Amino acid sequence: MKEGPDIAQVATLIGDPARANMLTALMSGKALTVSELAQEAGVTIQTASSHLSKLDSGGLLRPRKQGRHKYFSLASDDVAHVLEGLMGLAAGAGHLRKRTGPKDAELRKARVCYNHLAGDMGTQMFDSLIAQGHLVLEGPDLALTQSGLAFVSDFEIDAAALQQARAPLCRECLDWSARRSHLAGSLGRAFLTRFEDLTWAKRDQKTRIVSFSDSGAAAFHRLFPTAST
Amino acid sequence: MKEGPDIAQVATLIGDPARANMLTALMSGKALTVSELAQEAGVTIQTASSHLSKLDSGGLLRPRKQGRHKYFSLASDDVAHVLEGLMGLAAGAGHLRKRTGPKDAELRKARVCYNHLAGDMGTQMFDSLIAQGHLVLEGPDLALTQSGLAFVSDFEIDAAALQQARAPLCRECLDWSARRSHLAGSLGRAFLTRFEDLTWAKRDQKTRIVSFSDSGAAAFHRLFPTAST
DNA sequence: TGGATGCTTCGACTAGGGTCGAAGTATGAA
DNA sequence: TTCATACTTCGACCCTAGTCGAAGCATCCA
Repeated sequence: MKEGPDIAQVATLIGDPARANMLTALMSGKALTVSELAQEAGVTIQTASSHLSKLDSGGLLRPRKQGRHKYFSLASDDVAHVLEGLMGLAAGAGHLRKRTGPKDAELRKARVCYNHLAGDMGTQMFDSLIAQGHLVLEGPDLALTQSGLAFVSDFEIDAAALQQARAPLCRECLDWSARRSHLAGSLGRAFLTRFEDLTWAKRDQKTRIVSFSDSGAAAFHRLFPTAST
Repeated sequence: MKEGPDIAQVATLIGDPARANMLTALMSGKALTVSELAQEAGVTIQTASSHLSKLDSGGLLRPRKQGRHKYFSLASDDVAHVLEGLMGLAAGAGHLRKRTGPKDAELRKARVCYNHLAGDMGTQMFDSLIAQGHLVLEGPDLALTQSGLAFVSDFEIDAAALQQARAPLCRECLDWSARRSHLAGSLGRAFLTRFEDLTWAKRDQKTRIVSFSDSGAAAFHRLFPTAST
């Protein structure tokens, strides 16, 4: 009767408000401790501990012990991907947000999606890389072209080193706000880190908003021009 | 505190076993009645009715009344996309299926994913279309090239008519089994329909398995060759 | 009009799971 | 060793939400 894997179990895990808050908090890409996640979710530490062990055994999280602290992060990009998808459904359908605060616009413009850049600026970067021929869809995956490799190393990102790692270099990730792809994977991560190093942008840990400075935004648009710009 | 849309509500909807079964059943792409979905989920009609109204108001379903029947189908490709993603998480992580029957292999080979072809053969078709230059990643979306247009009309699919419709023509969809993209969107749908018309393949409504005949599979591989084949 | 079918609504029952207090374990610092 | 911090486990409470029987609409057929 049942075919395919059991959706319900995973969905139930995400379905609890406290757990959903924790997962959303982890979308920032930062690893957080039990206490921090408890506060994020608005529950006591005991409750949080129980939730986290469930999420962990459900395979959604990756725990790491460091001294007497226990850090949790999302298990993989796939998890982040599904969470973004759920956000898209929640945003689009039904109860489409009661509170449309000023934060919302900023979130749509640029935010962190599990360590890489999402939002309008994320999709712009992605589009521009494709348009410039630095990135191509090669079979199932995204691949960096020769020119892309040069482009990236010009930007002082060591793509060769990234390629050594087992994690995929390039990956697509679908925005819930823009409904378009942006760049994920280790390269996507490297770009965001580089933006921060160059002080083009900095991220707010609490809200996932990435705010670009004026000069940073200008440099960004120079680097990733679009047809319309 | 909370940023972005509310994941938990949507996830809770999917999280109930009965509802998850219904949604999984609808992944076949067929519209089903309340009674059929009740049977699929293993609950009474009253219970099913209650579940379906929740799924509906959650924006996951699209209801249509026809006489005294009420048909439900998934609201959009996005919903199917998220469901596939959840299947991927459920398959990969934690309790990775107790029952690995013979059906499983067939499901991985070729199955219906909300009206289009998924599984190994789905990704093969996608890869081949890309490799032959019929399909390209154009900015955020997939686009059919000139040669692709010719290819498609050779196959007696009226792409022009499909393009008139508001639904996107080409779209990517990520397999939970192969973890690779396959073709969704109205074109993906048209392909599968055409395979059925040509009696290359037929789909089992209960299990989502798509079974190709020997000659059908041969024709398929002729039409969508791969580098390895 | 009467009866059958398909679905919805109402009400009551029940179980599963989220919640926190209190006690227990592990790690680090003095 | 002793105390403090970070987390886990246990136990009990409570409440939401899934479940079905019974009754109520709506639609179709004869």
